[in-house]
Amino acid sequence: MTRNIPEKPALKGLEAKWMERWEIERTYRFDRTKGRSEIFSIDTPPPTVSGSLHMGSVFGYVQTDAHARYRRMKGNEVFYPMGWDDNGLPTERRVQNYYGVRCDPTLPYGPGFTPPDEPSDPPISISRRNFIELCHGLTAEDEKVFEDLWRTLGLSVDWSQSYATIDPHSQRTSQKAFLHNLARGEAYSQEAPVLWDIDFKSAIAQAELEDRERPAAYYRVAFRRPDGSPLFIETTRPELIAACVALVAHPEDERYKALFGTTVTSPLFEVELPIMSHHLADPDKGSGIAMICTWGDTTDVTWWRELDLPTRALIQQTGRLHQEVPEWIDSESGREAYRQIAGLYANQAQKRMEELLTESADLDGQPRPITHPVKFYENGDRPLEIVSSRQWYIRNGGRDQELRSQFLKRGSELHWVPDFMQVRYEHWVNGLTGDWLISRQRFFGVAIPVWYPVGADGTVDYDHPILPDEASLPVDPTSATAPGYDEGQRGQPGGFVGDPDIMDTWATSSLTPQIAGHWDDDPELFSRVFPMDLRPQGPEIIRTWLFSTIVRSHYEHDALPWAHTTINGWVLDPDRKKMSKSRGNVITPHALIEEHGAEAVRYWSCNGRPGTDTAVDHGVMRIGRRLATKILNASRFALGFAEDIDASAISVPLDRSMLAALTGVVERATEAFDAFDYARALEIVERSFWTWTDDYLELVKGRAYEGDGSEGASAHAALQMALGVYLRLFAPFLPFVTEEVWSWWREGSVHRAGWPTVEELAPHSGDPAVLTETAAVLSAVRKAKSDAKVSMRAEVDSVSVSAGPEAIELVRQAEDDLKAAARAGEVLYSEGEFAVDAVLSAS
RNA sequence: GGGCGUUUAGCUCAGUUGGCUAGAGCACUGCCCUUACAAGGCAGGAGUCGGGGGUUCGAGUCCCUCAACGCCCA
Repeated sequence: MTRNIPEKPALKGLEAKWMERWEIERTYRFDRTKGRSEIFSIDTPPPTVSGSLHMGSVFGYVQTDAHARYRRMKGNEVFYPMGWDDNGLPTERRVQNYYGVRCDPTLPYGPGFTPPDEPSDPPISISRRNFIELCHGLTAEDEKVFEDLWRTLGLSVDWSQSYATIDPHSQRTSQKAFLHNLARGEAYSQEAPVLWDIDFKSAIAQAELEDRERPAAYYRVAFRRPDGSPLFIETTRPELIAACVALVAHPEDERYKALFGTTVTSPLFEVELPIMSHHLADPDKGSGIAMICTWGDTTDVTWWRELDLPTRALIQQTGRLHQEVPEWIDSESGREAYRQIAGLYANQAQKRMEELLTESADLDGQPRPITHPVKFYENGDRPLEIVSSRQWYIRNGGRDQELRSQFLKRGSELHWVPDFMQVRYEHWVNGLTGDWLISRQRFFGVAIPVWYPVGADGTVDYDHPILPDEASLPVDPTSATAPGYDEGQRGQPGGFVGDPDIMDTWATSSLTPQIAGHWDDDPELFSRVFPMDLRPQGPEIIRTWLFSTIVRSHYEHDALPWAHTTINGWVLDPDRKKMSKSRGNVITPHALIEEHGAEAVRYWSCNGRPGTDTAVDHGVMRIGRRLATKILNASRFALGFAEDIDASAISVPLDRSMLAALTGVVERATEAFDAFDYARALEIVERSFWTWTDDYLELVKGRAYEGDGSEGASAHAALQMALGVYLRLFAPFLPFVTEEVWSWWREGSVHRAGWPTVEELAPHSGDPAVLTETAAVLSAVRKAKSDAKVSMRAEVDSVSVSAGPEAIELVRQAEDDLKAAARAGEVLYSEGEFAVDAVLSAS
């Protein structure tokens, strides 16, 4: 091939040029005719498109891309699709804020609705269907922005394989898997206490919780024993006294042992309550005896369940106390007391209760302020309440020790990089306290695909759901008619109702291997890519995405979803602080790419060790850019002499020595990549490359320019062979610049060229020490010139080398090149400790 | 309160099973327009490896302990 080397090679424009060419030439298109053993499949994280683009994603995705590129060059057909996680609450919130709208499912569809240009305030109420249309529209725009970023970064994704978790295929996959779970008894619905966000009006799963320290106060309240004597409890939630079902103390607590089995009556409401014992009651907390309500916190739920107590739910899904006086309050004075707090929000009821208890003299002293952890939805603003509600669950081992140990075993079968991340998985699985709650009372998501029969008396029979035919998926039971019924029977006695809920986003994204691999509609493809080889992801979603994906795969395929998982580190700001909007220290990928170029951002990403938190570092990015420039310039030199020369021309010991060193580099870089350590591979290659340009290129320069016959040909052939290897070694990290240089003198894409091997270099390799010894002498001569403050081009009369006999023999083999590079008239040798003395010519 | 990780040069980080005088880049200092590269090159100075204790012929590396920082969970 004729070489086409630019006079002044530059980085400018390379990224845009190759981004486009790769798409046109389908460089990264997946070839599905390849067999399973040839395929390397990657279950790529589908980013949440309703969130903003952040450096954490860039960091992790580039690291994965480097590995994908390595595998592709190694000869694997890489299955590398990209998905978008767009269903669920984050999108709803974004649509609400972006347009100033809110969904009111009772409104009829407005066909001509267009959202306002500016967010409306107050929000406009729109129908569910209009709301969902807006969600689809906005996510489509967001996905475009994400795709542009990934392309700019040079991710070698096959864009023809993309999916979105809200698209019909994902919905079908999600509903089908759910129906399978249901048929096997792995999914079930149950009326139970759930953590409930009163603002979002939805149940919240354990994985979405976080604790926040909040101020509160202990109220010391008197309950009355049958003889009228007071028994004091301390509570932070006096508004729940009306929901009290028992008092509880530790079984070994001498103060209360005698009272177990007796009763008390509650203040104001005069409800008779048993005193019980349970080991979770903390003798050191408050007065050592606590009231159990349904339900003030998760411990209440445990006590309620384990002590088999009645349900006296007080707080409704709106966050307000029941309007009607509960039937368990018998006395007229008790009923009157309840009317004082009926219909109030919990915090209002608390204030009123303080007044009422003070009036009745049941409050002992002043409330004692404390701060304590309170459970919040991670995206919520008000504390969660616990309400009774019917929800769907998937069994995850949280209530079943045998199942839990199966999931722990799955975790240990998975190969973790870095390995210590496995501990986080184990802690999460061991800490589960209940099954996985998958239903959400929201709108933009995958519908729970069931209907329920309505009895002649109008009651809904939740225990016998009506299921759709799989061929009809995806279905929305709120608009589709239940099989065997007419739409007119919806909500009628003897008819049916559709389940109004949707699934949590993780209930769908836990199926990304099945979605991307087309489990549902392309079993042949699925058999070639599943179980996948690699799951790369961030550390914060081990408990959600990683775990739930293992759960679904375990149930559906009795297998791990992937063989390996790589967990990337966290990205910190330049001061090693976590980036967050509230701190105002967020650095966007676009700004960095604009400033340093995509290749430099890739270089920085690949410098972050697997699983290691890494600070945004402009200095490292500048080095990446400099490296890319260096590759262009060194390539121009290495290719500047002749057309392709056969490798058999490589005969000079220095050339063979350089190739021997390169053999070791190939070996070690390959080992590092096989261990998923892209950072180590980059370090090895980069170190070697700088030595190559600093030492070998300087030593060989004279012979390359002047050398005639076989010696010159050896230099030219060695240079191009080494360059061909370096370009391929750098290709996973710096895909643009390596592709550019490759195009100067080679056909096809460097990214489809074979990964360099020891075998291709070995026949042309000699003794690596020739180069290292000669380079050491050259370096000493440079130092002499530097000390003498003369140009590196200054002439040297003679160079005296003192060294061991073996080293002298090695340097002699490269003496002509050394003389040329050092501009030395002669080289003199003597045996002894290593020392170099250069006698500079008098100028 | 528990778990995991980190702590090595002024800064950002390597240092793989314990083994030559602890490395790199940035920054700093000095020199050099050299036909690949001056947005470059060459050379140089700089570290009690977080503190303390222990194992060992030998510890940045293994063990114990303390501390600081980060993350996850309670």
